[in-house]
Order: sequence, then C-alpha cells, then structure tokens
Amino acid sequence: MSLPHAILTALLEKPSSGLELTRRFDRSIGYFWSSTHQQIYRELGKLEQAGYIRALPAPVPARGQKKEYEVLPAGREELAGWVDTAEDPKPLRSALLLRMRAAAVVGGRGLRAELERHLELHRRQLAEYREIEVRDFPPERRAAEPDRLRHLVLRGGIDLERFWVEWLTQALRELDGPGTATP
Amino acid sequence: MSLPHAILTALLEKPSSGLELTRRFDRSIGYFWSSTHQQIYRELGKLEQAGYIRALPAPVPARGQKKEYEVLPAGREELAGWVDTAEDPKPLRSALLLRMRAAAVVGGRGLRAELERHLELHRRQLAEYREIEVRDFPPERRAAEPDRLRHLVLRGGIDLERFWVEWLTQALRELDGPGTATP
DNA sequence: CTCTCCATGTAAGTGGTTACATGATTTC
DNA sequence: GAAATCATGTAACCACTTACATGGAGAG
Repeated sequence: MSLPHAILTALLEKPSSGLELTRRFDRSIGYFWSSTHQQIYRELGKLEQAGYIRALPAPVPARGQKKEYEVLPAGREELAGWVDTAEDPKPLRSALLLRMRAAAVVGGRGLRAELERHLELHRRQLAEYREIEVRDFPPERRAAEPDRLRHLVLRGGIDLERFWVEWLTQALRELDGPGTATP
Repeated sequence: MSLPHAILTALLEKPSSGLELTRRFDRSIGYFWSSTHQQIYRELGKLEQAGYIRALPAPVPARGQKKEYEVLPAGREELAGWVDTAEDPKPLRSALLLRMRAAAVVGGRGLRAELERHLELHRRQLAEYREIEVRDFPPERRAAEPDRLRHLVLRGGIDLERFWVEWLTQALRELDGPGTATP
C-alpha cells in the first residue's frame, strides 16, 4: 500500500491537481514509485473519502475543471505512521535475468542485442539522474535535514543505475569471452 | 507475461510436479522471479491447455495425486521466441526509498532502525548467493555455454545485493554525519 | 484412528495496466 | 468553428496475494 503514501508525500511537498501530480510523478517521485494518471485519480478519490486530503474550494466545480488538493492533519498523521512501519524488501523480479536463464536452456541469438539495448537505456537514465543531482544538490547546500534525505534517495537511484551499467558491460564482455559464443 | 516462461524454463531443466516446481522456485529461479504454489498450479493448467506442456501419464489420476509435467515441442518454441523478445526494464519500485522521501517531509524517528534491518536482510541474502556460487560454480567449470549464462545470472543477483549493502551502509553513515540526527 | 505432512487445487481481493469517454480551454 | 490540448474520469482486464478447501499416505 505505497501509492497513497507517495501521493500524500507529493501533496505535502506542494498541493496540486491530479494532472500536476501525474507530471511530478513522471519526473521525480515516479523514479522510485511510478504511476499513471488513472491510478492517481482513483487514489485521490479514496484519500478524499478517507478524510486524508481535501479539494480546495474551486470557483466552478465541474467535470474537466481543475481540482487542487491539500493534505489534512489526519493525512499527515497517517503518513508519519507509515514511515515508521517495518516492511521487508520485495524480492527481485527481472525479466532480463529470467531471459538469460532461459537462454541457457533454449539458446538465445537475440540476447546480445537486448543486453546492449538495456545498457543504453540505463546509461541514459544514469545521465538524467546526474543532471538532476548537479541541478538540485550543489555542494554548498548539504546541511539541511530534508535535503540530506532527498539527496540520499537520489543517490540510491544513481547507484542502482550505475550497478546495471557495470553489470551489463561486464556481462557483454564475458559473453564474447574465452569460448566465444554466437557466430 | 514472464511467469509461464519461467515455468517452461524450469520444466525444461527438469520435468517436475507442481510442488517440486514450487520448491525449486523457492531456492533457484525464484531468486529473480518468485512465485507461490497457487500461481504455479494455475499457470500449469493454462500451459497444458495451450499445448505447451503435458502431464506424464500417471498410474492413478486423481485429486491429491502427484502429477509430473514435461515441455512439448510447441512449448520449447514459445520459450525460444520469448527469449528473443525486446522488453524495456520495469521502472524501479522501492517502498524504502519512498519512505525516506516521506521522512524528509514528516520526519522519521524509526527510519534508522528500518535501514539497519534492511541492511541485515541484504547481508544475509548476499551470503546465501555466495554459498550457491562456490557450490555450483567452482573455478574449473567455466567453459560450458549454459553454465556461463547461469553463472552470469547469479552474479547479477550477487552484485545487486552488494549494491544494497553498500548503499545502506553509506546511507546510515551519512545519517549521523555532520549535522548528526536522532539522539 | 487420529494427526501430520504431502499434494493439488478454489475463491476473493488488491494493485496496476490499457483502452476508452468526455468536458473545458486555447489556438488558428 | 475546427483542431489540438488540458483535465478528469470509467471500465475491463491481468498478475499477484491471501485465505481457505480437500484428498491421500504414512506415523504413532
């Protein structure tokens, strides 16, 4: 049950409408908890009904009309409680690793290309994160507590991408190693 | 749609019953594509109906009776086709990173303990993988193609766990860094 | 003859994805 | 006033999870 808490966090950082939330998910929170506008609207409805958030009074409440939400005290409490909750990490699920294992059994002529494609994707993601880092966390502002935590989270994303880039590079090198595979 | 292909791979490695599959998922394939027996039985039914696998003739076909499955040629083809399929990596979803981001907004007194708990869990997983590595991939058998690929997959799991261990260690150190937080 | 374990399932619920619907606002 | 875009939704589906059901075989 993480999506509602992701939304509460985003709304506490800044009250927003559904579409604004969607965009912010696309380029910030979504980097470690992605979502679509459909899911977000549905969840906003639930959160409002639960009394965790409320829609700011709008001049013309109607369909297709922008609706801004803000977090209520109950919502903040709910989020604070969730933060201190223990939850085991979800076991890894990687279709790429599974494909490699399958290739060990039935052979895989296209696997190499797929590894290269993933390598490129992870390289790009890594570059994007690094841009964000130099933009949002320049060396001077390392003191403030909220920024320290947000920076740690970003470093997590960066290090993860770096891990994939390194592993894929290594894997490709070993694929045409000693025995040399595909003709 | 990876589970059916995970099952096909496992069955090609060795024909098995549903429960045997479940156990093998628990200590091998499940390391990168976990599943439960309920899901596996359901999927076995679908795969059989699709003509990808068949139940080996049993002496007494009845409920509660062991049923062994093997992969049919159509199943092998299906799997070979899937291996050469392109599929983008799923975006990361980490409740722990989300919790850190939330803690930057509402504060988190219990977060430190949770980081330590995760660190311990990842340490244990890493140790388990390493045992498997020395047991299943001793230095001498590095030539054969199927083993090379399977070893690469295992290295992926190992490196990923090592990433988490390192990142969590780093994060904990920075949490009581210059500013020093929780008493 | 009961208890436990092996083995195969059924059913309900949840979270996420994909496809589609519809009203409002701006642009040409 | 037609087209594009902003904005909010509905509906159907799918994979996965959790809880429960049932039957057979061996141990005491």
